[in-house]
Amino acid sequence: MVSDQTTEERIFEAARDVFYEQGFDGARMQEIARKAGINQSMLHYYYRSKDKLFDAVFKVAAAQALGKVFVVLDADLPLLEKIDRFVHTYIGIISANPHIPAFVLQELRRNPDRLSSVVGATARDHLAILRRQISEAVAAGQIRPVSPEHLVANMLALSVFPFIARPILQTALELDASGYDALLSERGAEVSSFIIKALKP
Amino acid sequence: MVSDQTTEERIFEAARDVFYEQGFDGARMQEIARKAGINQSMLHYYYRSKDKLFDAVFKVAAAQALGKVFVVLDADLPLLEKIDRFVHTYIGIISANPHIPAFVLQELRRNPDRLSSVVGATARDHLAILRRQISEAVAAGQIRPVSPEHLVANMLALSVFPFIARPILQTALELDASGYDALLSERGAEVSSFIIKALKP
DNA sequence: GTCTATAAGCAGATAGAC
DNA sequence: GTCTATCTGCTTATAGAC
Repeated sequence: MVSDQTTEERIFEAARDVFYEQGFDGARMQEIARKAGINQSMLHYYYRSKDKLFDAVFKVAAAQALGKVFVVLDADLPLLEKIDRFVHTYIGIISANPHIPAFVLQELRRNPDRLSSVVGATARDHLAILRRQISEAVAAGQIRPVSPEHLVANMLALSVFPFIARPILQTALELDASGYDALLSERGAEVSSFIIKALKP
Repeated sequence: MVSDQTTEERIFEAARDVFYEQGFDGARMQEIARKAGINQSMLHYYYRSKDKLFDAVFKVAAAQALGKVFVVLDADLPLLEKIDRFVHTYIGIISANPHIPAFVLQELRRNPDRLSSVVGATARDHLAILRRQISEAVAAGQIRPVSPEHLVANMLALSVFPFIARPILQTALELDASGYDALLSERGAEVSSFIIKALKP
């Protein structure tokens, strides 16, 4: 039941919606209060300031955007299966929260200091694992030699970009909303096979 | 000589810098005036309002982001050469103006109505040409069958994303600024060969 | 915990002298 | 064309009653 939510939860969800859509600078506390069905002073009662309310929203968004990524990257799987799994998992997460990537990237551009709260200190390990797996797969004749940095960039680009650039891509491709949704639903299979073909020896 | 610029030009360039970095909502007229070395009332003398000043900046940015794209797409070239040319041209344009993609996408998200001033009514023709070229290349055994929509999405994603996601990618890949610049300079060759390999029959 | 009323500060825009 | 001074409205945040 909807009204089982606490006031604090309703505020958080209203804030999330507004911040996702408008960004920090464009968001108005008044609109958040209206969407939560309360008045503005309640926002300050539960969260002390606009900044603190935003921090709460951003923290969750960043965790969703990046949390499960590393689990897949560290899984004990052959390289090509790992790529397939990664792409499908990541696109699945974004599909459930399509506004997150643009939101996180926009706010990181505004304040790059937030990166520390986003990227853990574990990047080095993940990259090292990937590098080793690439070497092994090359030695086994499964793939051609490839730069791990470019491979990571390519995987993320192909997975994330269609969500970030939806307005312009949907128009350029002359699709309506349902047509673009259909394209997005094909994206996991498309990206996975595209990458794996490009990696053939 | 720098001081040969007219006041209007200096205002425009200061506004461009601030809007690129802060977006419309985050930009402050005061900061634009300060960067232009004048006071705030001059902004209103030359451009009537913040909105109109922003429009001038956005218009130029959108033209740079999308203007030369279609020229390449319409060139009379075989498909694979066209893809190679497109990728190199587009990455070259963005490299010269690396803030444009994030800026344009952010502002389009804020106000999708601006799309009309960005995407001409010519998208249909470009897509039709691409579709025909794909059919021919498939028939000639040069490439495997591929969706033109996904191909366009893939080309743009691989070209643009590393510029948009620079803060997070640079950190995740553990590169410093010059290391990331080096990666970006390799991007044209990397993306072109990646796509062409993925399209092999 | 929730409300109304209001304070305090800032941003965009204008008036008017020079 | 360029400046200083100022207005007006909006936005965040707080005070204080209930």
